[in-house]
Amino acid sequence: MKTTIVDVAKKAKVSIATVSRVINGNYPVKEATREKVLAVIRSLKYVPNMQAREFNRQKSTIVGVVVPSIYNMFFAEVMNGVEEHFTNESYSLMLCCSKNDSKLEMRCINDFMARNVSGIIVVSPHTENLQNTFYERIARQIPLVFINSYEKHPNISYVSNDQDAGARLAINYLLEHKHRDILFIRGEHSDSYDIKEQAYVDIMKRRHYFHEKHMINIGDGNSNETVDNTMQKVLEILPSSEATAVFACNDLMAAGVVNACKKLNIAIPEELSIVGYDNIALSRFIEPKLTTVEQNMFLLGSQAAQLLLEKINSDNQSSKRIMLENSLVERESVGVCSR
Amino acid sequence: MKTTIVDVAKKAKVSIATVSRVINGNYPVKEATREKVLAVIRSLKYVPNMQAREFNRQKSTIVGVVVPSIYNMFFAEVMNGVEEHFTNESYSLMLCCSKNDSKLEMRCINDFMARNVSGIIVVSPHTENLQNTFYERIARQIPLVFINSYEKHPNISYVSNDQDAGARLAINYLLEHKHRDILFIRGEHSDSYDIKEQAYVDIMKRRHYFHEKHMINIGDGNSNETVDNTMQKVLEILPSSEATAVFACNDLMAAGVVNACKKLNIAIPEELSIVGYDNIALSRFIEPKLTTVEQNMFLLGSQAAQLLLEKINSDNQSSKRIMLENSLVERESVGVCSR
DNA sequence: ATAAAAATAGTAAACGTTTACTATTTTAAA
DNA sequence: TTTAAAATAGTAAACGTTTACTATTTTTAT
Repeated sequence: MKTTIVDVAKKAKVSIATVSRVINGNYPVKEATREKVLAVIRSLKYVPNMQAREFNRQKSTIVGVVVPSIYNMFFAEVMNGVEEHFTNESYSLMLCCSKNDSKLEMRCINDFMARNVSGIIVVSPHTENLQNTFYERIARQIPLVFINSYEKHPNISYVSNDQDAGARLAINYLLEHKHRDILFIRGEHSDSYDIKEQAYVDIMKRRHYFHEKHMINIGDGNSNETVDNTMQKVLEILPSSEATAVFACNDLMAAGVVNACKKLNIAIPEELSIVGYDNIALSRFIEPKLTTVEQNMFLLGSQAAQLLLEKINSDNQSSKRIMLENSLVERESVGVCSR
Repeated sequence: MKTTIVDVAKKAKVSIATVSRVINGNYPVKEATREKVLAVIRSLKYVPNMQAREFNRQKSTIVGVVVPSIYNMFFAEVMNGVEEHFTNESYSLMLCCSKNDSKLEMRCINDFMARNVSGIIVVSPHTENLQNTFYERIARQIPLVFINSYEKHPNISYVSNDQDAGARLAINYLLEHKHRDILFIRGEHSDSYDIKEQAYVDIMKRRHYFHEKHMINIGDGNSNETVDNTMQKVLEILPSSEATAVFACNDLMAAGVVNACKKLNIAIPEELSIVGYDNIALSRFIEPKLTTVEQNMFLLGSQAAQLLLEKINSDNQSSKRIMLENSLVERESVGVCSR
């Protein structure tokens, strides 16, 4: 059997309380005793049982993170930011992938709750779970912060990039390049898509450039198929479309559009301009290099981690919001409209 | 306070043992009682406390996964495979990123141990930790499986792609294209690099093509800098090198070489041929499209998960090895040597 | 109707810690 | 010295489950 605190206490001829105090250092112990205990701990290679410890303390040093997909590099970069912070603070990360499925997302969260995690970060929560009080109930019980979802629930903290501004940046850029017929490509079940769509519709309607048929939804599905799904969809639509530009809600979709163009022998940007969103590493490798809206993914993650940490360490559970600026990175996929 | 099994027992006027039995269904309970208890559970919104439960059972339904980096899509794809399996089996995944740091890797593992995880998967374990008995000690205590590390410890299970064969595939392919001066590019602290290097050295020496100066090590460092680090290094070396081809140990490094070539105005594959390793999604987007050794990353992950699951569910702790075949995917980055 | 067997339910210990409370030892003050 | 105060150590309860063991009830066989 594994050595426990009892074994240590016995061998050191002290009470288990004393051993516990030596380990935790939260109560004075005479130096001589301390050293004796420490020696026994070393000799027995004793390691405190985290499970027992956290069970007793009625909390855990685990932080739960839910992402819709592990496949889109966007989430990896965000995780990178989250990770850094918590490893330093000696929390462990529990990662759960919702695959864009609201039920699975709830399951993850409930699982985290049952485990008494100290806090939860949800990246791009599923719209269905945002529409009811599910997350409000969670937020009342435990520190919770959203990444890239905002305004749905006033009392839930978030850090988000300003997706409305970002979308406008992209669309206006296309407009400045004289494009009028701009395809809008989105997926399912994410706030991010809704916000961008709203911005798109708003701008286009205001200028009377809006056409229902320009709105393309590639549906959901595992995001490791995003590129191909988008390509398929675009392959159907593009030949009969008078669009001269595309705004894709993320770079993976933009990549799909690029691939479709290559199949159809459509020149980018001469015949079709494309702007993406996220600026994942991939976008620099796409040929032509993708013009895209950059969001600082690492910062998104690390700010969220910091926010959560603050919440965990204080009892003031008022909600905080952090909105990150984003910028357009101009590369090669946009040209002036030739029509 | 949260409702506990005691609250349920009280309200249902039964003992906590009965409630426990209803929850676990591992002992007969009269239907009427069962329903009464279930009703109370629902009315109280009782959720069993996982911490208490797993603490009592002296195990957890957590599986720990260590990866060197979350940034290289290779690991994301592997995780995808791992993930699928465990979510179905209702295990939770604890993810830890070692950043190629042996100390950090040990810390992760020890943390997992203290948490009584049911098993551990280590993707590309750090060579330093492989050189001593650290992992053997772990494997004796808990189900452990390596991904992409093999032969170091005969009694540790692994699933790996055949990196020796893979490397030979790549190098021989280059040789068939008449290349003699082949740069070998690797990073630090991974078995995978060592194995590939060995294959490279073996083949090249046998043919008397071997030159020490063709061996390039880009050092370690966070792998989100792999591309740029490689580019820097290659930028220094390439101008004064007579190499006509490059074998890079992974696609990220290959991407770095491609970027360097673009800066130096070296045509691929006319002036320099490149073959990578992994076949991550990125490699299809690199221009020219990268010729690379494909390993089935998803399978790597899911097989490892399956192996671990078997180990967890049986007491036979004998080690199993699974070696996955890989193949060369020919794209556009290799041409016949013109010199 | 009774005894034995089977089915169901309850009691209490155990899992490995932390910590409030109490007891003892040491130090300081008188 | 003696006594009070401070420092240190010990005792035992608590955290929320599971489960071996025991007790009770129900069923079956006679």
